[in-house]
Amino acid sequence: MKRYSPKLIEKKWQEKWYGSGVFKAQNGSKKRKFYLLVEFPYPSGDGLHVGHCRSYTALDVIARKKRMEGNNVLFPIGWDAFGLPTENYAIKKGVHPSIVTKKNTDNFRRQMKELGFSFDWSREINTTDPKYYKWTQWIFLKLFESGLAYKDKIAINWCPKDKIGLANEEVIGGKCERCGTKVEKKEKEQWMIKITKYAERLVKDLDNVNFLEKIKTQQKEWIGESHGAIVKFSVEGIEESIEVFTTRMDTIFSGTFLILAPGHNFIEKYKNKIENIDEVLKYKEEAKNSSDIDRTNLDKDVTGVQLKGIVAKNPATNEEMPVWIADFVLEQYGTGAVFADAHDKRDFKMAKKYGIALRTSIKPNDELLWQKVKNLEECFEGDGTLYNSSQFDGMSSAIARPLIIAWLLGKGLAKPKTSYKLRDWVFSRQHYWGEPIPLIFCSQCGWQPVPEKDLPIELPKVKNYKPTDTGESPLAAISKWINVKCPKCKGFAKRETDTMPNWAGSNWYYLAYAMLGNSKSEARNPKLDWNEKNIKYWMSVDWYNGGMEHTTLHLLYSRFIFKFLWDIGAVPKQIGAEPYKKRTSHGMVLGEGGIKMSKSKGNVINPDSVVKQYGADTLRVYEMFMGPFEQMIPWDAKGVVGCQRFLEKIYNLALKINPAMRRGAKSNSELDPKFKFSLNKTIKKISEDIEAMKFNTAVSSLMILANNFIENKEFIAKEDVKTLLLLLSPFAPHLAEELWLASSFKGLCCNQKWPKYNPKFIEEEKVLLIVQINGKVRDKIEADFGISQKEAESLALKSEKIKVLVGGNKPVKIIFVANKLINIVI
RNA sequence: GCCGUCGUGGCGGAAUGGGAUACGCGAUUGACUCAAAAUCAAUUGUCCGCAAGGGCAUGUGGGUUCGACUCCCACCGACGGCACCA
Repeated sequence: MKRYSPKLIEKKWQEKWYGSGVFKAQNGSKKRKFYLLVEFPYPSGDGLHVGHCRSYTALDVIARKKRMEGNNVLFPIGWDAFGLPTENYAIKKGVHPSIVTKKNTDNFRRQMKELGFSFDWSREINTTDPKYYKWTQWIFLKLFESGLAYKDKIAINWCPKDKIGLANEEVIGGKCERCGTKVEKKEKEQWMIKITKYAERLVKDLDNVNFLEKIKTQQKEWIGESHGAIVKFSVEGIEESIEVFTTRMDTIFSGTFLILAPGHNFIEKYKNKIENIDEVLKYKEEAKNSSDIDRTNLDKDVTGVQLKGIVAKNPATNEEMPVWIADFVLEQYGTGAVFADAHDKRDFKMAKKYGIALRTSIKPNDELLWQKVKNLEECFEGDGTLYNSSQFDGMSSAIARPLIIAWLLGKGLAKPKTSYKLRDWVFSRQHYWGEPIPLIFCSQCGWQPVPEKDLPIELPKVKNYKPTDTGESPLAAISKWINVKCPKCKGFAKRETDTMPNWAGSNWYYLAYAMLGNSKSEARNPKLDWNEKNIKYWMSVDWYNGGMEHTTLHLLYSRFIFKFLWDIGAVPKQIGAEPYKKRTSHGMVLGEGGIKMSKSKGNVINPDSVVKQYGADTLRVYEMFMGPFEQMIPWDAKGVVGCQRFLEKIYNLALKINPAMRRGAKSNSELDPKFKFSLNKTIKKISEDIEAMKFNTAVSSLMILANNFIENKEFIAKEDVKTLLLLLSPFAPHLAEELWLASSFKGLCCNQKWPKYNPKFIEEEKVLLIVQINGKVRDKIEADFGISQKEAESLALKSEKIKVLVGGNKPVKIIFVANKLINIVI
């Protein structure tokens, strides 16, 4: 008797699949298209993580099922290969990043193929390939032409260790996302992308896509839309008024002072009018030097300086208001100025500290609280009832807000306004291993785009690609590459030496997969042309799965860039302005004991060793079985063994079926209604579970089915084995193919039709009726399916147990749930 | 502080108004074996009981319901996101 030996079978089937092109997606096919996308990995030197295996296996299960259901499935993969770790490794070892990348992608590809993922390898992409980044650069040129890319001197988040500027999204708790070093501020000229222009649409269009609710919420919170108004506060002796953004127009009557951000341009502009300008400038300088994290530390005492000699006027009360600056007011948000009152904790704290007058105008519903608020003992920030607010007295906050805006709008002192927390995207990196920004600076003509025909601007091969302490790109040292002619005036000019952030390549990669041609002439050497016909056929992505950590980064950026491409007509209008129809996410795989896997803790599980010991199918089944897909889950080496036992069971069972049954005698599924029921029910359950990403329960029901087969093994016929193998094939495809062949079925298992259940057979003929007394289970009776309430009642009351328990009591009420339960209330 | 997710056996978890603990792991006992591993069989929430049987159990406390792991309210705890955002 042969034993289940993955080593002997897996390689064989991988060669068969990848050699025969069964996983190739057909451009323009008449079949229904289905575009399934997984986030392409960053090919690190560590190889594939078991977390990658989990999410890739999950989507592979879906891809395989969708294919068996007759869809033309596009399930592609590639490499997001620009980035710091590769550059750092290259510097350390003295090997060119492109060589490191090649080595790493080769390793990733080998690992993925060894796991039997059904990727269409003919569409493999690599963001560091000049043929690929030609289009990344082209998109940048379009952004530049549309005025969405601009250069600005800004204080960027600077990581002194990685020597790199970071986007806000890459700073976690004041520290560099990659290395954990405390981020500093550094003023630099940077290319910025106006993602803020798309803020409103990025929020609104979430209504039209099927993303997990938590993903939508996170994106919305990140974009931070809030509706309010701009209010004008006139300043005595100065024509210009100070504009303030507020969402709390209902509190305007309690506004007693104004606070400006230290960097507000009012200070610079009217410094002659400020009597204590030296003190103010000193405060401003201090605020500039402290990092955002220090400035926004909640435990820190509030500080501020009054602008002496400046007096503003409250447009609602016409009362005079002193003007202050304080570092908790941020330059970047709203107008960089607020009106302050007793209904904001920070304002309240500041007024108390510096003895600034306070007034309340919102009454809370709680009387006790109200007393404290009135006496300025406590700060009330919530909505309530207005008072001290002239004609608006007695109104609720929600009703008063729009009315006050309208009232001041009539006087030309306010207008409705929506603000966003989202900031423009810092798009420059001073590093070697990224896409060169395709711009040229000419002292006569300014910034000029590289002509499209000159794309791609290839990264020059250099010896020294170390980042510099000055913060200048290493490319700046390559004079041969830098010095060019101005595309406009042909005079001397210089190339931009900054490169793009590593999000640039992933902004549009889902389009690259779709673009790749695979007609006969292109089959050997697929072209990466901007092929609108193919884009139109494949887009949008039907199902995109990835990590929650990319919700405010890649997912937001790529939605933005897609909208931009749609706006300029680079993608067909018919496909809509959202790239992804559906977005799901997976949970992380943790080390044993529930801690994060890391090299330093030595708890990293290498998929290679799992495959070597147990085989790819076991790893796949275990990853699906370990727990709910969207939840974090710790690795359990013992659990892997259980999955191997399960596959072994199926292996033995399929090869051991009764020879008489093999020849097509009446099978158990025809003879035994219970077996027929369980088989059909399993088909239904697994089909539904895969769609709902409940892979753990899908595997569990496969296990139950296998146990069922074993109990009935003398009566299992070929047809039943066939169904079992088809259901197994998305999860353990190699074993399924092997047993498919061993059972002498024709063709490849992965090419077959997905089994259908017969609804007639999932209705049981006999049901187990639960008999309860006062809601407690007291007996179980077998009854015919479809039994009526009356029949059930008399049946239940005949039961000895029930008779005893009911005794002389008269049932008050009887609840009957068809085919399930009868509850006698006494 | 705000928002979100989640608390079920020794462990991963199943069940989302109707049999709590499916499936798997682990553990115990037995069979096979010179022995071990593997495999197979049985048991496995907890308490009382010789047993039949019964009581108690889904973070805590209330509520709705004939019936609550599931719905509602309050609290406790864990994880994740955001955070002087006006």
